[in-house]
Amino acid sequence: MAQTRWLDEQEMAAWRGFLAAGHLVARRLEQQLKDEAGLSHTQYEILVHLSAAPDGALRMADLAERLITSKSGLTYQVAQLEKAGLVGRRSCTSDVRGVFAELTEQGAAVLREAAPGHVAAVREALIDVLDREQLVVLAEALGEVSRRLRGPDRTGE
Amino acid sequence: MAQTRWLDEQEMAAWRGFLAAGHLVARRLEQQLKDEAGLSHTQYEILVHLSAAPDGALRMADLAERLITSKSGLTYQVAQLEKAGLVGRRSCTSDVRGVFAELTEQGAAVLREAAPGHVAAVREALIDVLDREQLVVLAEALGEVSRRLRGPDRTGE
DNA sequence: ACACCGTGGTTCGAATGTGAACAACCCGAT
DNA sequence: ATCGGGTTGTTCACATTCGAACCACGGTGT
Repeated sequence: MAQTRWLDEQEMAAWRGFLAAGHLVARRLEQQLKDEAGLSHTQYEILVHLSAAPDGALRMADLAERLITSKSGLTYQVAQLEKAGLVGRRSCTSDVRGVFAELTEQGAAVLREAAPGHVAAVREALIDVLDREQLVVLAEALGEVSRRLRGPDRTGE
Repeated sequence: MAQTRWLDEQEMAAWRGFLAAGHLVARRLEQQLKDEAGLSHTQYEILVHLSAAPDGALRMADLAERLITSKSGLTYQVAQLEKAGLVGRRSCTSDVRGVFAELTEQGAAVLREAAPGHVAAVREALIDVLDREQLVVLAEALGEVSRRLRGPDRTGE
């Protein structure tokens, strides 16, 4: 085992900033959505992804991957949204096991209602704080980070 | 209410990257720490902050703010760490209400043990994925984001 | 047709995180 | 001295999250 390469000052600043910003932004948005739309951020994200899907429906597994959450976690949240009437379940015709979650009329309406306030909060907390160059670098950098962490671990290949 | 300014493509990429990277990195580190050190990331962070404090001790409220967590959440985690013998509680002499959490010998040892693996994971997941320029921009950008979100809400003033 | 392995979802138990309500306490103004 | 406001930690009830166990099914090879 090689000697540990500790983080230098800039690296530490980046790491601390990443952690802090993550928590703070998450907290702010959670609060904003709960207050203004009665949704958790996770629930809002589910509605967004369904809304963006071709026919407003996605397979559970597919949706779970996009949300970056566990299957069981998704089952729970979809159940909540179903109780609230914002999402429906439809079984898949080609695969009996498969389940589609689909946006209901009401779900779409709630999303339309909630979106402006959410976008405004995202701008205020993150986007509008950055200038264009920072924005682009951030997108590129974190995009690459995500890409590497997604899917199977190709760490050592 | 002005018309909603939706996110353009770059802004959306930055936002999505931020969200995805946040989840993915958090998940990876959580797993790495649990596997190699038997600690949650929160617990690890508590040890780190205590270790960094002048005398290895911090007031609960102070610690909670640094961790960006709720007071109640901290009470819980410190209790867990106390059960494990990694942290001790000491009441404050100047303020009866005050409680200091302090790193124990064992806590310091566990931290020393866990740190190298954790730093390596942080490098692999985030730091070493970025080049120096990205790193610096990220640190600056997210530092500013954090700074604005910390402290009191001056949203409407 | 049948045995097998991988996949898709759900269920279950355990661990956390949060805000509200509390009780005790510090401090400054009256 | 004491009254009111803000602090400090904790307790509590509740909402989530996650991984492991599980069940049912799809596809493939024989």
